[in-house]
Amino acid sequence: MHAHLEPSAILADLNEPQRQAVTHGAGPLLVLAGPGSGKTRVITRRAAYLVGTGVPARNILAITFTNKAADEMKRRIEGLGVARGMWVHTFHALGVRLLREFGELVGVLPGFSIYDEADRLRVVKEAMQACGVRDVLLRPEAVQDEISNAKNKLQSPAEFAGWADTFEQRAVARVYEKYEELLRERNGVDFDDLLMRVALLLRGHADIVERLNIRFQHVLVDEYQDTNHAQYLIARYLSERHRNICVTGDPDQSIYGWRGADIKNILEFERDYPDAVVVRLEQNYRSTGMILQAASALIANNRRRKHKDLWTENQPGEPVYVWRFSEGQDEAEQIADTIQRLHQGGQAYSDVAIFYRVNAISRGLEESLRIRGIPYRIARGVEFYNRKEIKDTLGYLRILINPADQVALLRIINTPARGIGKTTIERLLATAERQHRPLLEVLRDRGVQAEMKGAGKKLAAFVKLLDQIEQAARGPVSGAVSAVLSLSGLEEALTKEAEEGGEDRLANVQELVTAARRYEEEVEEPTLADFLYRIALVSDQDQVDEKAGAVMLMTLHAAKGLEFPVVFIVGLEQGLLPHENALMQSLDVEEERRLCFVGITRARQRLFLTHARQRMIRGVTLPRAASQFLRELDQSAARFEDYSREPWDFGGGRAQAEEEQADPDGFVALHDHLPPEEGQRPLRPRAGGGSKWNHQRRRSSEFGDEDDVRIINAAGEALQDTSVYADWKPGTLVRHARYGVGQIVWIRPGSGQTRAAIRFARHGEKTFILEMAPIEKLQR
DNA sequence: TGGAGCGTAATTTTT
DNA sequence: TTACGCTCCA
Repeated sequence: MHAHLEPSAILADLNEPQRQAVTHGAGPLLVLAGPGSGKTRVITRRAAYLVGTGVPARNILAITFTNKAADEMKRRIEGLGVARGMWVHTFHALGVRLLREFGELVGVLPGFSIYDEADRLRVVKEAMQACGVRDVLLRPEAVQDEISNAKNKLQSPAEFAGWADTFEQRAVARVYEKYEELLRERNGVDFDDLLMRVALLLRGHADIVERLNIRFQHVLVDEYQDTNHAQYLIARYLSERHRNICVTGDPDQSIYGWRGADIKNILEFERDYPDAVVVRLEQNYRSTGMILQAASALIANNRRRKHKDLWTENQPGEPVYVWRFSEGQDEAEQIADTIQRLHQGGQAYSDVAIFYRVNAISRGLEESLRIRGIPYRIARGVEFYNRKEIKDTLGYLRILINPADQVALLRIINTPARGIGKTTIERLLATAERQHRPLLEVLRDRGVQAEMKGAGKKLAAFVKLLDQIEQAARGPVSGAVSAVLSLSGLEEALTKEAEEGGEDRLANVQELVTAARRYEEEVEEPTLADFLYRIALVSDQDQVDEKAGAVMLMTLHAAKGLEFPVVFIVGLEQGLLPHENALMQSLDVEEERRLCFVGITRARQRLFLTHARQRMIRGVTLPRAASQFLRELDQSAARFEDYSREPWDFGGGRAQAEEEQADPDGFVALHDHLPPEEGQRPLRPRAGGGSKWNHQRRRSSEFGDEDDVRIINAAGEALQDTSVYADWKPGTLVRHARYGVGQIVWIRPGSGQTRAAIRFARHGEKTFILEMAPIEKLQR
């Protein structure tokens, strides 16, 4: 039936499976796309192809996870000559759109505010307080996680309460109920609501599902491996009738399980849709043979996956470099040196990326890069919108759209300082609570103002200010932002601050005005509400700008979907990657492995995996073992090089040669010889260079690597006898203020810092510094 | 009322 | 290390 289609640009240069996916007609389609296999190309071509076969663009819905991916897809589809009008959204943006249309059916009123992570935590704390749940008992963050998980599963507070069997869970259930009540009062939704409410809407309203099914004849979902239950349901409902659902993804790149993403969704797609056509994209166009080989070998260690045979016609290229260092600083220095050398050899800075598991690692790297004058950028876009001054400004705007938004109101009521203090605010809150009226209404109440004497005058002035802003904000969005800045006094306060030589936070808020202008130009019908929604949905990943002319630093999570000619992954150490929290449950190690796999497969030509034998994190230096993932790589695709100094001969330990031979990880100790770099100077050896650390004697308590542990323990036992922890031994029962009763797994004394690992029934094993942690020994 | 300074506590990834 | 919350002081 597509005979009239010319083999146009749409089908040009596609390989066979790609072609098959693009030209698939009606019915469910699963595209299992390995890294670098041209997945985005397939999706965009498929969308264009569908339009070519007569499907109106506006009847196609494409769903992505990040705004960046959505924008990219739009751009490319338009580049293929397809008219605008296709629905290309993130799940969350789609949620906003549908809730603005149908939200009232699920208790979301027009003008609703989106509560971000920080806002929502405030509300959780408030709910905990209202329920009398003390935050020393249950961390607000943990409660928030539980609520989030419940929402992902569409569990209402009542349903959650039904499940709860422990004391803590019942407490969470109460908080959850209160939390929902507070959000409802304020007409606020959190990120999870954007999905959950839509899923509930679709579940409860067959007529709406029907309407939307007519609207969306084809549904395409990208990164399907990252969908959670709510997203799964949304995709399902939206394609219920026509069953034209095309999902693309890769189980091996599922890295958001901790946030509720369910890898089962993609693994069991064929069970959900028995007639699904499955296409595997296994040819990799991105990486060298060696890199791909290492990645394949690593991921083969996972059980929960769908087998794929990744292959490439690319050159084998250089081996994957695995570098070992004595400590984190060395690692950072050598990486910076290497980047500098690569740059001198003609490699653009923007060709290089450094990935790490946790943000905390970036500091040392930044330092080393800065010293050398190497430009770098950190992918942390949310940061901008999370700045205090930005959130303050947005607070004023949020109130305009949603007068019930109490979080925003409390934020701005005394920012900048206008003499409305804690006591006044507390009285207002009490009144609002007692009379069941919105805070803003109470604030506007002349009677209330009169009661408050001096403070009341200030309240009246504040109310007047809000009215003025409202007047001024009737015009264009950027005008509204400027009006807030000038009228509220924020501008004045920030100017003063800037003049006094502080951080230039004025520039940041001015940037917000620029962002508003840009928004006005981009969108056909700009509105303040829509502008705020967009800002609320900005994420880290959206801010990754590969063309910035700078080395990119980012977490492994943020790296998904990107590619770079040169990639460094740092901190490949047990406890860091895989992360220690994941090591507690063996299933999570698979996700850590996938995370590593994602990082590795971002590299096109050169890949460096590094680890240090000890690393300082949060001011504490700890010994670190090499990551198990380094052992799981295809060893023939890797080259192990040891740059660490004086390999562990302290106190007349083993000879160096012995150490080399005994090295279980197969590292080559580097003394004078260095890794080959085509046409370039070899690396400078750090070892013989009289580095500043060479002569520094480390305290033995900082070590703990295998054999060294014995030495420390011997020293430790002597120390232990006299310490308060003398009778704390493995097996001893203790109580932690938060985690409850646990049992000591191991205990290791040090100078003023006794470390111990304690296993808890419900929280797994955790390591503490006993002197610092709220831990007591159980009597008897 | 507001700010500074202190002590304390804990530490992942973020649409 | 750092961030937050609390108290105390101006």
